[in-house]
Amino acid sequence: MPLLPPDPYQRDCPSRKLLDRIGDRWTVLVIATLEDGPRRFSEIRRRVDGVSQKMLTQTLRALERDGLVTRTVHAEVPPRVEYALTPLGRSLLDPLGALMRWATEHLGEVEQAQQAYAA
Amino acid sequence: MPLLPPDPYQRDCPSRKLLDRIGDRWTVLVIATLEDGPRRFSEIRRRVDGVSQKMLTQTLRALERDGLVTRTVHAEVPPRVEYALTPLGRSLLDPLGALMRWATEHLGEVEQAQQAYAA
DNA sequence: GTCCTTGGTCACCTACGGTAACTCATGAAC
DNA sequence: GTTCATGAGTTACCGTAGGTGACCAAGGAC
Repeated sequence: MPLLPPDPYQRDCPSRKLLDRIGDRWTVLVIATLEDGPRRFSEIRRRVDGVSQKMLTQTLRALERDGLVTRTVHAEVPPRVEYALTPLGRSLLDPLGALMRWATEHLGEVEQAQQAYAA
Repeated sequence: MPLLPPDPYQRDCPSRKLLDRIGDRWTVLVIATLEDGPRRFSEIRRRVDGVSQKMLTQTLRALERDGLVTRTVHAEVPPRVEYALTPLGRSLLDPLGALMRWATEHLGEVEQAQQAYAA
């Protein structure tokens, strides 16, 4: 039981760091990609257009470290590595899905606002 | 009517950019701060611990440009500037709130996973 | 022997974000 | 009448996060 409740507004609160990480540009898309089941490294890379190997590796390592994703190496050549969501990772799908849905649904309004602002 | 549906997985899709922006570290906290009504610049700055003037200005400008926030300057000295959510901005509160709630609720599990990973 | 594959690391370099100083206009203090 | 304080910024500088491209290992195909 923490003395203080987690408060994302505070700079050094762990919940702030966690929020930063799940709000991360690549994290959102990677987790969404794993929604329908395990995926290989290169599958994720192809799906998430524009992510570099470096950042994908880094993102997946961080997700693994945080217990959101499992990493399974199959001892073959060429190597095959599969990533899958843990139950904890799955629990993020709803909030992240809502965010992605908001983005696609309100895209038009935002673009209108941008044009209005430019004038 | 767009020829293709917005697809955040594609690098150059506007929905991707929008998703990047609303997933932004400061954007999330700033919008949440405005939940209960208009706030002055320095109020937001105090509430969102750790944000620099530069980034707060930048974030608020972007939110204004995207039609999520209104900016009202009162012609006084010293100046008073108030920021408030637009209806479009309000519609983001639910998804973002869900995200922040997830972060605070699952913080413990993530920390456990991190300790397990370290070993 | 050469080449292709997959997942990943390493060196380099640009661009984003933080820090701190300065601005602008006014009213109050002395 | 000269200093100071105030709120909302802007600007110069600087370190680091993130992108780019080369390279690596191990085996199979040719």
